[in-house]
Amino acid sequence: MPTYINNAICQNCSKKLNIFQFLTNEEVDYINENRHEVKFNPGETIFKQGGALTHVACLTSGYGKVYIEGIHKKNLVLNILRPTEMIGGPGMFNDFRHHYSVSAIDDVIACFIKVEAFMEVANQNTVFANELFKWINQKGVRNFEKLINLTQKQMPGRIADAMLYLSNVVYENDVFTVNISRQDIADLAAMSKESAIRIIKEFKESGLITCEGNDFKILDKEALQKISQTG
Amino acid sequence: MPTYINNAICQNCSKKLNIFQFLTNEEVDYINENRHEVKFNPGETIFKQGGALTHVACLTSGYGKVYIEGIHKKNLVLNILRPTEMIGGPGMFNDFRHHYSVSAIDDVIACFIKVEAFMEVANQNTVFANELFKWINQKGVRNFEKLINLTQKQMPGRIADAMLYLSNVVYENDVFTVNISRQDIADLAAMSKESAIRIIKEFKESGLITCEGNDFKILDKEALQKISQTG
DNA sequence: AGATTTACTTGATATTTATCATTCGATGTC
DNA sequence: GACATCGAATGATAAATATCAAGTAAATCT
Repeated sequence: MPTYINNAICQNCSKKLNIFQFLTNEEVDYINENRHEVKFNPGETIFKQGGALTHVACLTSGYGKVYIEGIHKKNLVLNILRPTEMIGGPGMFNDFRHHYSVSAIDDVIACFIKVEAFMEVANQNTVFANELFKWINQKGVRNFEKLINLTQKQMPGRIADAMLYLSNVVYENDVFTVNISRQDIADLAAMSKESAIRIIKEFKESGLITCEGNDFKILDKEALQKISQTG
Repeated sequence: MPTYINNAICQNCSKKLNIFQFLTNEEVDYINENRHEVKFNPGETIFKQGGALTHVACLTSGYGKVYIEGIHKKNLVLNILRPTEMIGGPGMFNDFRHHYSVSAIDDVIACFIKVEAFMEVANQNTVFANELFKWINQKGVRNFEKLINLTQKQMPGRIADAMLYLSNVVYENDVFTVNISRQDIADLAAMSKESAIRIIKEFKESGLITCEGNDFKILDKEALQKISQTG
């Protein structure tokens, strides 16, 4: 089975990824020349924390999991990726190593761009550079929020955040079927798997959500938002 | 008493702040024209979370406290600033608002640079832009570490981190007198003031540190590092 | 179909951490 | 000197959370 394919062109892709819309045609061509696609099976590692950052990647198909490998084999899930999202990381322009791991949740096709080409374009196109600054800083704001959410909220608030994140951002629907495990949800909310299951059960019993296996339904989003804000 | 002074020139300052060493003389002059200094009294607010990000600042004298104002009036201290450190924040190139507050710990002189001028220089000087990318991403890596340290370590590990941070980074000495309160140390380690005091007491009784009021001394750095790593 | 693995769930328990109330000690004020 | 104030420290208690152990259900393999 071939894992190396190349059936897409950047001109199509650039319409989806908003950061690339600021490139000239020549620059898009240049990116296209320094790019390749790879297919991943579920569970396979796309980026490995500590490894060399040689490429930036975009998910063109499937879901990915971005997580920090922490202490005592515990992971912290930073976010769940969907098409068409870019994966960069704070190693770029810096130590050129990955500071988180990314793995495929289901069948994934990812498009890899050589980091040298990416940076070259950023250096010659000011508008693109500014959008890149913006993108990086938006991630920074998210991480500040994550820092507060995970250190100052207790478990119900953190699970409410996870439910709202999955519903609003990842699956974009009040009814969704997760393709991640309970452990992943726990790692997203920085708690033990058992605690996550228990809080989900509480939410179910309070009529905030329904949950049968991997099928979730948000019944009372306002209440969840209130729990999220209260902590 | 005048709070507005202007007795320094960027040419001197730029030698200290490594990110500015990549500017041309003309660019340093341009920054100098778009810059002013302000004196702050202890406790005064330098940047206010939520406020407009109109300037980037550099501490030229005194200590500052960078903190996120979180939930239920709880703060999370991100770091303690010393001269000569720059304060930017993820609002730049983004929504141009401050995402943390900064206050003066003791008498502070801060140098403010108009953010438009700062960005203009970043847009015309690629080397400077790349250093700025690097600086922002280094902050990003720190925040990842903070995320792991605060969510996966328990209190002794977090206090060990705080002690090592104060000793190695802030006061750069194994013997140091803090100018921050116990509440600040607690906010640095994301726990209650009482818990922070208790762990410090334990460290004292175990012979890892001495602590009389605000005077600290690191006695066994290796043991602290071990506690920090173990969590 | 039976066996085996794996993820999920639940209950009991122990540990970690926060909260509340109080005291202590230093500092400053009248 | 008496008195208020503020940060620090301590003890008692309650709440939050993790761990451990066991059981269930679903999926996979032979």
